[in-house]
Amino acid sequence: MYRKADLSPILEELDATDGLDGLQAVSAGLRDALSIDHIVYHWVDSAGDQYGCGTYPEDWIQRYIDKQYLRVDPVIVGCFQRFHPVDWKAVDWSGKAAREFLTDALDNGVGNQGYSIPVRGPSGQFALFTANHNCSDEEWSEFKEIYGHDLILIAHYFNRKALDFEENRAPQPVRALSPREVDALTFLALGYSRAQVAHSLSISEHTLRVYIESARFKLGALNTTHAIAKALSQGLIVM
Amino acid sequence: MYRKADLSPILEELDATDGLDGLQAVSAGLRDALSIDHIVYHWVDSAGDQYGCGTYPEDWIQRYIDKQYLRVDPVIVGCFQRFHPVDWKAVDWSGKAAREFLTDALDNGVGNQGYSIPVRGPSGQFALFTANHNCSDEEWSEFKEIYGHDLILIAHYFNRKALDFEENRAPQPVRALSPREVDALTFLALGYSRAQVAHSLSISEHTLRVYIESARFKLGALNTTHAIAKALSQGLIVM
DNA sequence: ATTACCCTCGCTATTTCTGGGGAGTGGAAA
DNA sequence: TTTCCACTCCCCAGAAATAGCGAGGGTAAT
Repeated sequence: MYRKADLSPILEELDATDGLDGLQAVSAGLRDALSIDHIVYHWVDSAGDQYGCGTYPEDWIQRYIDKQYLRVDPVIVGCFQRFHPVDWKAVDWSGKAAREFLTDALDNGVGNQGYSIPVRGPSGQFALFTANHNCSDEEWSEFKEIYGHDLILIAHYFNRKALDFEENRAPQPVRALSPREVDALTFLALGYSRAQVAHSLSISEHTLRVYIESARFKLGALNTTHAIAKALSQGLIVM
Repeated sequence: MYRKADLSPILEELDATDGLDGLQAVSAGLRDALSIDHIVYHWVDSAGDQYGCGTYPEDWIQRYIDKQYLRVDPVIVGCFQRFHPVDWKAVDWSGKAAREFLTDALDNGVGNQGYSIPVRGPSGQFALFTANHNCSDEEWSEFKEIYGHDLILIAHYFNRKALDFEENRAPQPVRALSPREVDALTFLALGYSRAQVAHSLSISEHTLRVYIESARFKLGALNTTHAIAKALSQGLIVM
């Protein structure tokens, strides 16, 4: 039924492109090459800002943002817990909000079938590359069978380009945490009290406090919990 | 100079395999197919436990663990901040510990050239798929040119298999957080004080405390900071 | 209809954290 | 050589979080 399209020109275009506008153009080309309804790349950074590119109707994108669907969308929620590609049929659509979201999406030009490839970035970014189409389950299986590998590769390219863009957009002025600061925050993240951390690091609690404060300052955090949350979501510490 | 090998049997084998032992076997097959020295898959979970598979000598693996090279290895450190493939030449080898590590690695059968593809998992896992070889820069560039795409795809398969293994190994008994608990932890992670969070959620501070406590309990956390760190690194809340 | 979980509110005492000071050493970079 | 930064130690007062108790209404599933 399907015949596999040659995607190498798309890959080359993707290689040569730059910025979100370029990715937008590639999305459209890819959609046409694959003969499906939509290709969407959606990106959420650690600050909760989202942007992306793709072929969804403007109306729907605006609606998605306005209604804060990010917090509802079961594809986002589901993918956030995984790291392999997810078919939309496989995510949890139970729950009132999710079903309402689905209805709204279908009413706004989104196809009923979807295949999303998630990626997590080093600073808490989260991106989703999605192929979307309106068709039967059988057709969709066939599509995935044929293009599954290519989609993974293309998603990878999108991520790379988007990250380059992100790095240019917001060059991180974060000064790295010192080793002791990392130690301190790490132990705190593990649930130790200041007294326990100080003991574990064999330093006085006062000294420990200096580290915590300086880490808080460097991270621009309002309090210790905030500092740890920031450090964690930016990959500066690991639990 | 190189001629591209047909990797489809490897992909099929990879598809059919199961568990770490299977991946180990595939690694060896892949190494042979690619005519390079080593293929290694290395996995670190949120608890800091590491395991993996590949063709590195046993001695070196043991040494890596014993000497806690995980915290020193510039490839790990570098990849942790990125999300696209990284050539070993591109990571930061300045610093005494890093140089000593390199010397030790080369002495233990590790090739001088490497290409590593990082992936972050939903629960703070971090995995690295690495191709390693001993050759000149020119040869290595050629290798990457030819097999770069395939490596990305294969890395993806490894990740998928490893995650399946991980999920079987440690089935998550976590009960989901309730919406209010998510709200509470999210605001706390953003640095708000309890009073501010209570006000933002339009509930009394006492009620808020109940949420925090029950979230703490569900997450098996020692204190609020711990709960937030766990929730964040398990992807239960987003900043 | 019972069970279970979610949401909401209350009190008190104790422990812990935060913010404001100041001071000295050593190492690495400019 | 100077300058910056990481690392270490100290005091105190006020603010915030924690532990322990208890209570009632709503909704959804069994």
